[in-house]
Amino acid sequence: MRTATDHRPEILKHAARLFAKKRFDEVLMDEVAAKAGIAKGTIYRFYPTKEKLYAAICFDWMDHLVAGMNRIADGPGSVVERIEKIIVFATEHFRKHRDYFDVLQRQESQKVLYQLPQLRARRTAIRKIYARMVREGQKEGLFRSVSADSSADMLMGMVRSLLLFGDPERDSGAIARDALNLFLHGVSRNGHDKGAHA
Amino acid sequence: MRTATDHRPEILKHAARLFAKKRFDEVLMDEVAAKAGIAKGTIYRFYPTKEKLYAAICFDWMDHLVAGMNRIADGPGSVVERIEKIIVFATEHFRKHRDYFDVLQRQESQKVLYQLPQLRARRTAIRKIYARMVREGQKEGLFRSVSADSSADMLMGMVRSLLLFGDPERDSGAIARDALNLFLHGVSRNGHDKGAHA
Amino acid sequence: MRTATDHRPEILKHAARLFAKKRFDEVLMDEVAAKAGIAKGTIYRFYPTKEKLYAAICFDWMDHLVAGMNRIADGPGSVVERIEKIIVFATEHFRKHRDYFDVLQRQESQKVLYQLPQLRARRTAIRKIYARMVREGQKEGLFRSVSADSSADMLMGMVRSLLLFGDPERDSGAIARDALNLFLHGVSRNGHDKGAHA
Amino acid sequence: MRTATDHRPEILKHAARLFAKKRFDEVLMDEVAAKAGIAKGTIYRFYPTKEKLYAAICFDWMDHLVAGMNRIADGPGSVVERIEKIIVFATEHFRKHRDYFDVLQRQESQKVLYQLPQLRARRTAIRKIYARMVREGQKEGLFRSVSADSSADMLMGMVRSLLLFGDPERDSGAIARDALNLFLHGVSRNGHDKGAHA
DNA sequence: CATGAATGAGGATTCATTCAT
DNA sequence: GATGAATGAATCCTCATTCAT
Repeated sequence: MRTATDHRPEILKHAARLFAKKRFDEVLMDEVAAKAGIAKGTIYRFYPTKEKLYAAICFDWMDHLVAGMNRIADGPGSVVERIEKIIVFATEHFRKHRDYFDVLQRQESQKVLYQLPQLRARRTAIRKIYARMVREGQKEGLFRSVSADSSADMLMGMVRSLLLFGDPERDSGAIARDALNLFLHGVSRNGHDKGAHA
Repeated sequence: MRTATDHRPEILKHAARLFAKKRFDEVLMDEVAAKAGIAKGTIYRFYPTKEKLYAAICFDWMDHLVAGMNRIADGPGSVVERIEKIIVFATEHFRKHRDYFDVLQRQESQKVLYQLPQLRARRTAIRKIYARMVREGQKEGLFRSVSADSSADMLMGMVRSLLLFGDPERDSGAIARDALNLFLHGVSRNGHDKGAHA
Repeated sequence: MRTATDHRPEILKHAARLFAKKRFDEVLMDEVAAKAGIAKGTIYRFYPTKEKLYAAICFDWMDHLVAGMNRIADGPGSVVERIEKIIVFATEHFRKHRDYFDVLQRQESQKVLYQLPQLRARRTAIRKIYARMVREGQKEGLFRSVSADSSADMLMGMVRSLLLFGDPERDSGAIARDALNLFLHGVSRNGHDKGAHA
Repeated sequence: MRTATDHRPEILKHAARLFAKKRFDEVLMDEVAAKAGIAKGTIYRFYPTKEKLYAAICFDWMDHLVAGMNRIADGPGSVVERIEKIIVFATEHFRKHRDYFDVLQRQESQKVLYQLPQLRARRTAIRKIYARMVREGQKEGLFRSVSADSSADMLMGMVRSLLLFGDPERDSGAIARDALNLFLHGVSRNGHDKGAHA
């Protein structure tokens, strides 16, 4: 008997690459198999349907991201330092597995996706990490008393934009600094005495 | 002879609603026709392929958004006021045509979409408007000298996050104020003397 | 719009011909379509699955048979005459739609066929007709008091054998006479005084 | 080296059970292997294809049946007694290996089965035995001069019906008596003076 | 010999698109 | 112009068969 190999990593990697470039229906299982260098049937040993394979791509990536972010959040360093590290980590994770990210993007606004709950759970986990950082900062008196959740969302949005639309060659440290700079201080030249509508 | 009715609006509306909820391949032309209350063949009079129909949904919405934003950017009011108005407008546009937005989302990370250039052009147009506002603010000495493009991207990302993940019942004015507040002043309690890595 | 044609007859006819010759899995929907002179998709307008198409073949034939037999059973003539007419009818029906019969045969011993109840119902209907004839004959004092159901089954079995294994060129009247002759009088030269175990 | 076990009996038994319940294409070699408690590959050592396995099921059973019937036909006892014994034997054989019978049934009306000749040969052998009994009876002056082949066919058909549709709990002796009773004397109350159409 | 992982040909079904009415 | 019946290319998935261990 041939010894059982876990083909999941190859499958996932190549499938992600394909799903990142094309629509779900444009990606053929034949293609995935060919790219992964295995027979079509073998894919089905690990992912019983194309949909399940697609979902696996989404979740794997987020699980890694969440795990890495949590590790940093729980680690040493000041709040600001940890936020920065998290952004650096997210940037590198994003760049290393850009394909997975792209696949995910498409899912985010799918309203009736069956896996929506799982997806949402992971997104919420990410938000929680950011929000927790904000609350720590507030407790330490470093941050203003703004909504932690909203700020967390906005920080995520900022980082996302930089990653998606910013210079792809830019160093992850620089990206983190930019995001952090805006997140901490805003663009306004003067202090907080002047609110948006003051 | 029957009058040649322009069925595009109905088609677009119902197609958007469907494409917002489901994957491209899950949306059937039969369905679109049924929802729009016309025969399948009629859709093909206006949109020669499913892909073209899909593209039309994407572009229509962005064209409106860009036009509206430009109108405000060129209009009266201080820089900050105009930024705020733009966010309010984007929020309302987003909410009024949420379906279109959702359809677009999925496109954003599609690498080999045929319409990618057109899409990118529109995205760039939006960024330009935000970036122009930042530059005006800098010229007026209100904003710090940060990268206008990056800031623009980040502002867009912030707003996007609030819209997607924030309270959907929240007033558009409040949303704009939140975004603007963070964008202008950041979360840091103290001034700019303490940069991320200062 | 093309006017809707009921393609069922052609489909059924050609499908029966194919299913009669080959195993279920050997018959291709492509083939059925080709033989019926229509596109594959058109078959699916009328029969949503291959299984349903197969089932339709089975039922149609039996329904006709049962209806015809019932008509004769309810018609004029002596019991014996009506039994004979029924056999003639069955013979002719069998020969005219031999393909359908062959398809059915294969079903009869399928234990977990989903349509088993429907099939059984039809078989029971046929048995009932024969059994009713036997009972009429008994009431008239023509037949011995044997089990009507068993006799009915046996008569059916006799006819089936003649049709399947007898001379296919033989006149239906002759076949009916043969069956009837054995059914009525048996092969024994002497009377009933000598039972199997007397 | 492992001893070369002859796995044929288990394979055949379990395959028959499965083929009796389901269509050829519904029975999976995986299933057969699982039920037989061996690896899939092992089946292929004994039956090079699924079709061959299927054919083996058919033939084995018939060979046994024919052998048993022949033994009885050549044995002691009066013609009628031997016919009765044959029916008893067939009944018991049928009941003991019902699965094999069911598999066969489906084959009988398959027109282009590759193994058709072998199948037909076995069927013919059975008919010959019955026909020989009839001829013996005629020679002894016990039976009327009816067609031996037809009568044989009809007797087979009668028995088949009783087995398939009669009470499955019924004693094989009782079944044989019923069949024989009808076969010998028919259902008619009076003698042979009154033909079907006399 | 036995195993069961891997293979990949094969086919049912779907659905965008066409076009007769 | 509008319709929806008909088309048939396209693709997911299955499962008999092979063969490395």
